[in-house]
Amino acid sequence: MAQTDTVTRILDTAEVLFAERGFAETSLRNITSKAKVNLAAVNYHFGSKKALIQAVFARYLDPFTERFHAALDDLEAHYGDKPIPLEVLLESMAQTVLEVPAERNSLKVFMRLLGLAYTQAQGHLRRYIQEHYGSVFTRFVELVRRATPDLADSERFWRLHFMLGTVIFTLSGLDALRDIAEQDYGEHVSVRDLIRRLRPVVVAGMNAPLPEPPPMRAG
Amino acid sequence: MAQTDTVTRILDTAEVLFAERGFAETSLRNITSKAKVNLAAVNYHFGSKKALIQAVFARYLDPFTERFHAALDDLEAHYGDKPIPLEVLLESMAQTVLEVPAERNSLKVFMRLLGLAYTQAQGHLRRYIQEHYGSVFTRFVELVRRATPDLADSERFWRLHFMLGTVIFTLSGLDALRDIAEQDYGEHVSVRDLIRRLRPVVVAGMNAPLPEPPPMRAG
DNA sequence: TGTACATCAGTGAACGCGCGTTCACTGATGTAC
DNA sequence: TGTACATCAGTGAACGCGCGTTCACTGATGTAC
Repeated sequence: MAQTDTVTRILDTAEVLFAERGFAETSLRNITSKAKVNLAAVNYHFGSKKALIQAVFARYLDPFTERFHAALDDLEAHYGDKPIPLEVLLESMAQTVLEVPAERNSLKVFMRLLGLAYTQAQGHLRRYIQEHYGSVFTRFVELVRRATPDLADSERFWRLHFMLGTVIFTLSGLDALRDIAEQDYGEHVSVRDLIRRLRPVVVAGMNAPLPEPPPMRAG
Repeated sequence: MAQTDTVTRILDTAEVLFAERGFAETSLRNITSKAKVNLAAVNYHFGSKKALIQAVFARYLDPFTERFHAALDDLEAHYGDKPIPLEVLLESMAQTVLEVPAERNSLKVFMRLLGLAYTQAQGHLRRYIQEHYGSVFTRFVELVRRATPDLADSERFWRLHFMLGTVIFTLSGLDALRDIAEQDYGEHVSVRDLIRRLRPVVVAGMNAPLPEPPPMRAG
């Protein structure tokens, strides 16, 4: 069995199991037995379970950041000094998210992984993602800043995270919600359907009226 | 040591540790040593770790559902046959959420737990919550239906979950986000601040324009 | 009032189990001379 | 072309560890007569 084969089998199996059950609930024995490779192969090729988790993310995030940077380059070239409209920025991000895993046929897995990265402890993972992929997020935020000049910096910060919450939460809990929706409304929704439904909600959320100011505090 | 004392110490400690690290990452030994009770006491009083997790949720959700039902009773009495406006319904829910743990001084913990319930596998917990607290959610959804007659049922379903995602995701990941916000904008936000900021975003999201219809499929 | 018994919160030690990791080893392939 | 050696993917078995749970036991309190 060639190296690439074993490494790929481990990654393919690990991402599915991690997405289904989370990191702590997936053992190396689960992974290696399903992938039909030797238990010791994970530590041989990756060094540790933590490093395997990071490698699973890198396989999605490396192409994602590359393409997203390229898409933003295109937009900046096209708009020159004018601010890129918010809708265009969001659309570009959505397209990139849809594009990347399309090759791997597992957008659902990608979204679940992003959700897990946010919600499961795994401090090492948060640090890894911040370190390797923080810059593309910073670039995106700066472009959003220019697209929404009327929002205070802190208000924009929070709204971006509100919307991130909407998207990651929805797409990462997709299976359970989809089951209910299908049962109650007889509608089968695809990820593309959901992104279509998310778009106006996210735009409206970002452009919502400003909150009323906080009540004065005595003293 | 009286029974109530031991049981309470276990619950108090467990909810904090679960909220900090998740369920799988918190062992009974972590809980009992920090609570200064005997390891076997958890199984003696609760029967199993799963039952302990459910008991932790029940201690929040029982008073929450009771108060929320009462609040909805009041609104229905006040509005009679007229639909209750969406803003009023959301405000009522927010107030109830703020009220319940106020007694326990741990809104943050409550939110983290809700987030974990959604995102960590724990099928038994999802079933337990659905079974014990599904009816108050159903009642709320029906009232939202009457407040938003222009939304198709399935569109409303999805938007409610989008907004649920926003709220739970934000409030359950609060600590990390708050650190960043404080560092970058020198602003310390309280949970009440965040709810104030969330309100217009959630309302705008629910009232967003309808999505463009899905593209026609060939064939 | 005194005694025998039942109840029950709490304890200390051990159980078997699955975990991530390690290690000595194999065997195929490539490289130097 | 042939031989000796290095490299490296992969293996099988074991390591120590922390886990949830169990069990025989203690000791305080309540109850029946």
